[in-house]
Parts: sequence; structure tokens; C-alpha cells
Amino acid sequence: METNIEKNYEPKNIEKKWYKTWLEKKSFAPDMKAQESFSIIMPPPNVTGKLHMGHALDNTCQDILIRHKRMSGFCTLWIPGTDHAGIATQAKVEKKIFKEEKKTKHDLGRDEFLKRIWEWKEQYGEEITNQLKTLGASCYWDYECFTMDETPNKAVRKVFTQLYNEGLIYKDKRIINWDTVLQSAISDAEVEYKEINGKFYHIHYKVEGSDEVLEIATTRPETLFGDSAVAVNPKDPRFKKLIGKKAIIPICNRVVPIIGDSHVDMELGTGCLKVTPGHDFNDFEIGKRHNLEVINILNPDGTLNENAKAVEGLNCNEGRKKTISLLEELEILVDTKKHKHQVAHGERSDSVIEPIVSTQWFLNVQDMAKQSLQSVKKGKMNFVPKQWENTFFSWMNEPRDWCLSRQLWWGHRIPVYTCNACEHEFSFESEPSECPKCQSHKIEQDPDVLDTWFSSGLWPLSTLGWPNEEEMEKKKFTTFYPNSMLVTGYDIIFFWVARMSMMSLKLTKTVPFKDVYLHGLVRDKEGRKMSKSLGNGIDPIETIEKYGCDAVRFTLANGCGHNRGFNLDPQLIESSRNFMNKIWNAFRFISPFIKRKVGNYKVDLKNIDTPTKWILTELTYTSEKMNKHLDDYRFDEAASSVYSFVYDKFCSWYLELSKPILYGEDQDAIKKRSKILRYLFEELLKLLHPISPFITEEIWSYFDQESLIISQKYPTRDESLIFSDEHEQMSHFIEVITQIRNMRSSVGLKPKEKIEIQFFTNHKKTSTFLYENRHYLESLAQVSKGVVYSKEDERPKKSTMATTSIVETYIPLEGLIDINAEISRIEKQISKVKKDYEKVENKLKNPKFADNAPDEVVEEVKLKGKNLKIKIDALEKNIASMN
RNA sequence: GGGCCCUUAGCUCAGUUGGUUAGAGCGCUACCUUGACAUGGUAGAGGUCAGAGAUUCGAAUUCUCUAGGGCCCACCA
Repeated sequence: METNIEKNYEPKNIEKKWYKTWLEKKSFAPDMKAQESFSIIMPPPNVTGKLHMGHALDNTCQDILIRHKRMSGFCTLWIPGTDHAGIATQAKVEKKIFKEEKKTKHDLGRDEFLKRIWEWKEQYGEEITNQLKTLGASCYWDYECFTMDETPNKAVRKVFTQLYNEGLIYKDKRIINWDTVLQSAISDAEVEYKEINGKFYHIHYKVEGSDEVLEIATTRPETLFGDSAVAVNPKDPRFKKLIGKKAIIPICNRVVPIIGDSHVDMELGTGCLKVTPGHDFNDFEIGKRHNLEVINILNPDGTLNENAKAVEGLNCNEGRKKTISLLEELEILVDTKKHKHQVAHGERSDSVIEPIVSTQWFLNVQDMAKQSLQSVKKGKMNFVPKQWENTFFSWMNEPRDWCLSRQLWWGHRIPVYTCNACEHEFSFESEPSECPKCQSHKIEQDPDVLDTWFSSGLWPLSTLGWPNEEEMEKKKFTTFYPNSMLVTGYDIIFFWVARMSMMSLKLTKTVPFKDVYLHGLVRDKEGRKMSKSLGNGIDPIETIEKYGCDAVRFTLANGCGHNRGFNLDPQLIESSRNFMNKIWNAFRFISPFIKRKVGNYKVDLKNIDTPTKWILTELTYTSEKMNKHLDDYRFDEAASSVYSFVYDKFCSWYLELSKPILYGEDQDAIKKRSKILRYLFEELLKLLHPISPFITEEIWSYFDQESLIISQKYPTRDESLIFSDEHEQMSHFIEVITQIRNMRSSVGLKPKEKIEIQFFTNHKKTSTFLYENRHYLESLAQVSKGVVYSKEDERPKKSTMATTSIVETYIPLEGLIDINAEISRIEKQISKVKKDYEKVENKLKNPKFADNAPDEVVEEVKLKGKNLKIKIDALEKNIASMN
């Protein structure tokens, strides 16, 4: 075969070549002839985003699963897509336009601005999909979908209208989280709380018509302009007599009622609470209970408005400072205390979130959440690892209605219209031309758009053509829905998983997928989140360029157990790269012996030697493990299983054991061994392919130009390849050889120095085996002569020895080494083994152990004890022979 | 304030229903440029499984508490 194979594996060009080939050959297309389907949707990344390690992990997991299922004969479909990511994308484009043209979106107008975002999307939207291709993602691009495509839009309008007509979607004036930078409402889930070192300001409010003052503690004095009441706990003996009286708000001198409300904590602050229904969630509730006026003191951009006269036009921080100085002037700021508290910040903008009262669209999720909760409790939808159920439950148990509307332009526009003629309000699935009530054409659409997660929530449906029946037929909706599973990060359980499950249950009465596998977050070596500000991010694309995609994927898989994430050390990637190189060189080694040929290689199981039976057994055990681990989403176990087979079994032993044959004279033997090597190599490539697709496809092509490994059948456990006896013998032989090497090393023999060895055993099979395979000892342990004796024979004097439970191995040293050092080495060994033996003895002496432990365990321990005793005896004999 | 999770070799992590002599990779040490591979080979050192207690014949594994770390939720002015 090829003689000019590169010495080192160079992944660069190979990867591009194979991805292209797979696309050309439609390798990613579902095989509609297959019996069972396996479908997953890709969590759609932001269309103008960039791949980060989280994506790389997420998609590697998915690709491993899909490739495994594809090779296992499933009708596989992995649907790629991208998300319009309303807020993020709009903000990005806004920024860019302002930077380049000094224009705001209002300068451009809605239509023009949207046009610009679409242009931006066309221009940069491909980057992320190209990066997915670099990662080797074997998704079916024919199904590629964008959340703002026609079908998802149809789905959105249909669902919105349905829920609107059912009364589940409603408009309400309530207090919501307002992002002053984005100038939009955001949902509870998009708010993060950060601990801020703030201050408690103690302010005196006068009680009307008396000299009494109320000391009120607040962290936000500037909101006093929006106060509608002062509240105390009705049980508070200090203040309850004041309930019903009035208080005077300082600076603006407005008179407000003093009310009693049990929400007020007597212990906290001063026990007196200023009530600002327009700018605090609790106060809003208090206000509702007491019918208080809602005063808005903020403009949409977060500056104070005309209701806060003394500080109008300032932002909250400035307003706070000015209010404080005004209060100081009035000498009613009586105390300032340091106070740590949680302050709401926008997830996207990172600006302080202002609670304001505004009219928004809400979705009543109470019932949907209950259904969804049940589906998990009944096991229709499973979280893997299971502990994530708790996170899911904690949210679903007490769901808050979902604020759907966003004051943005980029997104699915709310399909609600108001008739200017008759004021009729209605939601409509398609674009309406007239008011259904009065037929007037003067209808106006709600200006707001929907929360991005609304369309994401419909993703399992809309990617399969729903609700367009023709398209559903075309996309084989019934075959692929519900999806088999979902892979995503735990950080979007609420945002996404919960919403998809609620929507799907509501609309189709089925869960969207059976399993939800949640991987951890990829962190840096020190366990910190990768972030731009820390500069500790590892760019997956750069890493792929440096080490190769297969190495990166292997590293990610290897680190992806059922934990809460893992810390990615670039050194780990390096070692995966080395592993790929190892495979490459193993291939390079066998390549001269194999012929490129089409067709499956059947191994001839007749007349094969013990090492071959051993490796075949190992192979089929590995196949079994791989299938199990991948079915269990144990990517880490799968990666280490295949690693161990390739490295420790195949390369370290079987190839070494094959060398004497391949370099020998016997042409038939060479031919035979070559065939087996080829078979083994093909199988290990298949086993590895889901994790590291490129190198395996590349090597496969040297074996077989006609077919692709991507569509080969994945190996499974094969009973005909299991040779238990030979496997055991070989394992024992490996142990003996390791012992010899160990002895050589500890005695200080030069690696090339040939030695003679004497074995002592009464085990017939073993003695025959050792005799017949003594030639291996030469190549593997530099043994020039190996003689097998019976245990009754005399041991050689002045030798070093090692023993297994079956065979003692002696190396006569003939004054080559320091005997005393050797004696102490053996003594050390004896004491170690004796310690183990004692442990076992004590266990066996204990009558309770024999009574309680299962028989097989007792037997096992007995056997262990027996073997240890044999070892001790042998070692002691060796010591005795030293003198 | 509630909830979840973590603590195993210098580092990153496995260890599934309690039955091991507690594993892997990296790193480290010694020796080796033997015709697949120095992105390599062979061998080795290194752990009282965070601590205390309980259950058990037997605990890294189950329970309780303590210490340290992480995450999520929550309106604490």
C-alpha cells in the first residue's frame, strides 16, 4: 500500500476534504428505510454569533450520538438552525450603525432598521454554520432553519392567536423589569442579581398635623418622588396608632396615607416602609391591596421625569446624590448605614434593571407548567443526570406568568391588531386586511415583538414544518416528532427546556423529547467561567486549527461525564492530539502489509493464535462497552474505553506481538496476520468514528476507496469473538511479561541485555503456553532462553523472582547485582503482601462475615487468600535461596 | 432565607444497586534515539477517598453533623 504516508498526522486539509465529501454524498441524510428513528434538534446558536467552547461541547455530544445512531442503523435526523436572538442581535447592529453612521434606529425608522439587520444577518449569518461544519457536525443541512423563517413565523402567529383566543395570553398593566439600555421589558429569567455594596439612608418623614416623625430606611432615596404611602406593620406597637394618619414626603411635600400592611418586616430597617408602587415589585403589590396611586418617575431611558421635579433629567445615580444633598440641607437625613443587597441587572445589557409599571403581554403558564411538571414526574421526559429534575421542578412548581412582549423591532411582531374605527382588538394567524368586526381597513398592529424564547419554545415543532401540513409531510413530521432527546446546557433549563415542554404539551399533547441530557459548563483550567473580560476563553476554532478537530472533540468527550462541567486544560487537548498521532502511526505501521480492497473482511476464526483470540475478545468487549456508554450518554467512559483498547491493548500488545510474525519469513503467517490486523483496525476505526470522525474517515479511505466509514455498521458485541480461556491465558502472560520487565528495571539490567529465565509452575496449560510462546519473551522482554520447571524442582540460587498465583518467574543473577539490595526489595514486597493477607485472614476468621456475606463473595475472598499465600511462600523461598 | 451539588494522586477527573489490592489521563522520576510513533517506549514514585461520628461482617460508596468551595431560586425595603 501507500509508502509515503506522513510521519505525523496532519489534520488540516483532511478535515475540510471529508466534510465536503460527506455533504456531496449526502451522508447526513436520514435513511428512510431504517426501522427506528432518532432525531435531535440543535439548540440554535445566535445567527450572528461565534462558536465558543460551550457550543463545541454541546455539538460534539450531539454529533457523537447522531453518528453512533446512524451507524447503528437508525433513521437519524439532526436539525441545525440559528436563532434571531432578538435583543442580542438588535443591540449589536444598533451599536454598529451608530459607530459607523452616528445614527440611531429611530433616525433610520423601523423598516429601514430591520432591513439593515437582515443585511447583517445575510452577511454574517454563515459564520456560525461554517464553524459548526469545522467542528464536524453531521447535521442535515437540508432542514436548516432560522427562527424568523416563514414556517417558524407561521407557528408563532398560530400559537399566539390560539393562546390569545383561549384567554391565556392577556394584556396587563403591571410592574415589569425594564432594561433602560435596551429600553424594553425583559422577563424574570433574563434578570440576574448581583450583590452591591449599597447604603441604607434613614430619612425623616413628618406625620401630618403633629410633631411626630417617621424614620424610614431606604436604599433608593430618589424614588421618594414616587411614594404613594408609608407602610408599617399593623401589629407593630410602635407605629400602629399612626395608621390612618398621613405622612408628608420630604422635598416634594406630598401628603400620603400611612397604612398598615403585614408585608412590612418589623425587624428590618426601621420598621417603616416607604411605598413606591411604580418602582418596586413589593410596593406594587401593597399598592394594589390598598388602592394606591402609581406614580411613574422614570423615562424609558432611565432618567427621572417630571414627576421627580427636583431631580428631573438626571439618571438614577445622579438623582440619588442630589436627593441626598437636598435631604441633608433639610437636615432630615438622619443616618447612613452600609448595606449589602442584591440588585437586579439585565443579563444582556448588564445595566441596572428598573421595575416600572407598564402595559405588556403576558402568557398565563399556570396550567401549562402543571402539565409539564406531570410529564416529568410520570417519566415521560427524563433529565440526565437526574438531579436536574429538581431545578426544573423548582421553577415549574411556582411559575410566574411569562412577560412576552419586548419593545424591540427585531423579532416576531405580536400579531395583535386594533381597529381604529371600532377599537376592536384581535389576534390573527395570517396578515389581516380588515377588522373582522366592522370590516374597516384602518387596523393597526401592536408595535412590540415577542420574546425570542417564544419562537425557540416552538422549535421542536416548527423545524419539522409545523403547522404547515404540506411541509410537515415533506419533513416527515410523524417520523421525527417527538425528538428522541435534547442536548443542552443546564443554564437554559428555564429559558428553553421548560418552554419547549410546555408549548409542545399544549399544542401536541406530547413531550417534545424523551430525554434531556444536560452537560456542564466548560470552564478554564482554574475553574473560572470563560469570559471576554477575564480573557481566559479558549477559542474552539483556533484550537481546532492547532490540534485538529478530532483531538478537540476527543478531549471534550473525555471530559464530559455526568458532572457539573469541567475545567479545560489545553494540555489535555495536546494529549488527545498525541493519541490521534498514535493511531496514525499504528496505521502507518500496518499499511505496508495490507492491500487496498473493497469488501468486508471476515476473520477466519479457525487456526488463530492465542494473542489474536485475546485481542478479538478485547475488541468485542470494547464494542459492547461503547454502545452501552453512548446509550447512557457517558461520553467520558466511551472515550476512555476506546482509548484503552487502541492504546493499551492494540498498540502496546497486539502490534508488538505481531512484529515477530510480520518481520518473519513465513509468508502465509504474514498474510494471515495482515488480514487480522486490517480487520481489527477497521473495527477500531468504526468504534472511534463518532468521537473523532475525520482521522477515522481518512484512514478508512486507505483501506477502502469505495465506501465511507460514516455509513458503516457500528460494531456490537459478538459472541463468536469471545474466547474466555485464551483471554485469561493471555492476560496472565501479559502479567508475567510485565513482571519480568519490572524485575529487569528494578535490578538495573540494561534494556538490551539478554537474560535467561526459569519458570516454575504446576499449571499444565500455563507451562505448555509458556513453552509454546517463549519466542515472544525475546521480543518483549529480551529473554534469550526460557525454561519451564515444575514447582517441585529446585529454585536457582541468587536470583530475583516474581510470582503470580500460577507461576514463579526466576532470573538468575549470578553476582550481577547487589544481593543485599535485592533481599531488602523482596522483603519489602513480602511485608506488603503479608499485610494484604492478614486483612483477608481476619475477614475469613470473622464468623459474621461467613454468615452474612453472599457465598460468591466469601469464595472470592478465600481464593484471594489462597493466592496471596502462594505468593508469600514463593517470595520466602526466594529469600532463602539468596544465601 | 430556601434548594441543589462538590471535596478521591501535584493537576483534571472516573469510581452506576455498599464486597478492590481505590483507577485513568496529564505532570513527575529513572532508564531507553530497538526499522509505526520522542506527539514515542519500558518501569516507577505518589492517595489514612475534606474532618468527626453512626449503621454494617464489610463504607470512597448509606445516614447525621462540622469545615471549605460552587451553583440556582427568592420581593427583604
